[in-house]
Amino acid sequence: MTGKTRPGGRTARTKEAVFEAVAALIAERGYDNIAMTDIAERAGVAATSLYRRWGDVRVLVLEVAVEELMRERPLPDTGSLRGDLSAWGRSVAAGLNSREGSSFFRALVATMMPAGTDETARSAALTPRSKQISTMLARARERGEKTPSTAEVLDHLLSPLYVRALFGAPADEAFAERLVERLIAR
Amino acid sequence: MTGKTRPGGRTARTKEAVFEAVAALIAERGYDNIAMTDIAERAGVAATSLYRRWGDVRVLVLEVAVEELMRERPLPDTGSLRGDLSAWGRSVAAGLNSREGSSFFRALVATMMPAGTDETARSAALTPRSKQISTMLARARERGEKTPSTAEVLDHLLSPLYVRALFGAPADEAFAERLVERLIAR
DNA sequence: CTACTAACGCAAATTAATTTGCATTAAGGA
DNA sequence: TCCTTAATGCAAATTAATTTGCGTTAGTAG
Repeated sequence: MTGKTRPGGRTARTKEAVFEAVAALIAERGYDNIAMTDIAERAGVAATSLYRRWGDVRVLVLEVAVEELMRERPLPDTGSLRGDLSAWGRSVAAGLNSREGSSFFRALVATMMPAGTDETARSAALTPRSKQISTMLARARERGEKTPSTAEVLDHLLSPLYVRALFGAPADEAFAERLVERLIAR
Repeated sequence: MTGKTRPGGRTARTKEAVFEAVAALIAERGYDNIAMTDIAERAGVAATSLYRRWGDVRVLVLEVAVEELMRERPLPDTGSLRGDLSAWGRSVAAGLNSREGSSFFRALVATMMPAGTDETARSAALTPRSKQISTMLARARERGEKTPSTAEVLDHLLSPLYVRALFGAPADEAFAERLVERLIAR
């Protein structure tokens, strides 16, 4: 009755072409001005395949945004918490300030369910960042450094970067540095 | 050639009906699952009128979200900065944690242009909040109190509330209180 | 190498959004 | 009170997205 999936060859190639097409279209025109037919054309696949596999353009766009934003990147390991958080904060700021990164981020934010509905997906969206922070803090404690909590780093380093990036206030790497100084100095 | 607009009677009634319809639909199903035809039906107007007046559902939704979020509300005036910021923070938190407020906020975020494009509209979106904060801080200085800067309140009170509300982390009124304590104590 | 069938493609059909043409209503100035 | 016309409505036409039916390709197990 129930067959096996076939993740080899063509399925993987189709997904790669589709994800590249979505990423390119998001960068060009923002995330909310894209139709399945646009993606199909750019990717060179049949729109039917997209509808059958993802069902809805928002599902597809969200999947691509999550993958782009949460892609594993090597964590900084500079020998001090200040150095680690500074490097990390600068890379987050740089990512958010690109047109593509900004659009992915807003796609993520926009596509999530509103408050009062399923919290699981919404909470999960920050999990990768929380884990990165926890890893850096654990290393610092191993070096004997006094650390803020993961929540404090989320609230007072990541959140200001995110909100400034969303609303157009300057959120450059110097700003990330100042946030780290303020956080470490407590 | 160019006639005058006629903002009286019917035009105003239509706008009110439309805005109520949009607000209700956003609260029910999130902002990105609404069509002009849905709004027209709920408001009891012709879809033609919506297309002629607003052109595009995202323009309309954004206009409603901005009006709802930025509606003038009386600022707290409790006699101390701690009291003012606590009351203000709590009301921001409460607003963001309602299904409607959350959806309006995400409509605002989602509809803005990405980084690298026109910054004016994006920067303007935080202006009302900045003004509220500046007013409270000015009152505090008049009382002889030492105050943080407007930017510090934006970054370390509003931003954590916004990001937690977006991503489903607990951002209740107690959390707002703790942020204020941390801000004031520096 | 063969058989089964998941994944994909094509074309047509269906659904829905959007636009257009023309008519009606009502705001506002003379 | 009358006239002009902005704003709105209705119905049809157009455009575009989405779904359906059926065929083809290719992944995978035996």
